[in-house]
Amino acid sequence: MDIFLKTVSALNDETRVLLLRFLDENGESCVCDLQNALQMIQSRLSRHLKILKDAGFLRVERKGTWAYYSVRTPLDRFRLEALEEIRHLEISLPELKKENKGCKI
Amino acid sequence: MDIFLKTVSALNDETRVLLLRFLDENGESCVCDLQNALQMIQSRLSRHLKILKDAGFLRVERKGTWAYYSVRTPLDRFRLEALEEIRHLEISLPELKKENKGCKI
DNA sequence: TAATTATATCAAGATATATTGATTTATTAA
DNA sequence: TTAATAAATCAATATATCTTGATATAATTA
Repeated sequence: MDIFLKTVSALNDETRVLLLRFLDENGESCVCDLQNALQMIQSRLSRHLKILKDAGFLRVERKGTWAYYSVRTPLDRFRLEALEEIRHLEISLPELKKENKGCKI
Repeated sequence: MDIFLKTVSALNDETRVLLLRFLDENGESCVCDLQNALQMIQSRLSRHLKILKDAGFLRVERKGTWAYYSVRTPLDRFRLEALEEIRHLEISLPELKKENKGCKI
């Protein structure tokens, strides 16, 4: 029950749905790329990324000071269905400016 | 997005997961049966049943003063997957005392 | 070593959601 | 028509979650 609620609770926020969609479409991204692309302040992103990671949706890989987040694979059945649902949502996502181009904020 | 969040938000509560599981296992039940079986006060049940209904998980049929709630069929793919997930949770559910036997509280 | 950069965490306030008891509405029974 | 029952809604309080800005941590660069 706890794991199910943690999974569902992670999905229950527009910011996190947006993050999942963005990372699913654009692949591995570091926090500052996400800051630029999604125009969110860092503490907010960091919080939501942690929630998604703890709920089993994302993985992180650290390279130096950077933290690269991406959708975890393989996802189990329910999480995958949720992602599939998110893939079909009508969301206008901003373009990605990747590879740390926009860091040093 | 709004519909997805409404669906997910409905799942994001232990009481409602319990209600879904109970109604899935025991079939159509009136509110006062649920009161007896789950030992919850009426306003609490009424609230959560409405949320589940509005999120597309339940249907209601009124018969006189009674309101019979049951899992809506057919469920769409994502809601069905959620229900499937709930079916596999380890939950200890109380026995059902059905058919208004326990009403007139 | 000191400064800089990226990220994580903390603290305070704002917003949302859940619980309870009281009230309202609607239907049935006396 | 009055009383009783079932269910929905409301009001107050409690609890949880989100946002922001400030601070802490850790790795890199000067």
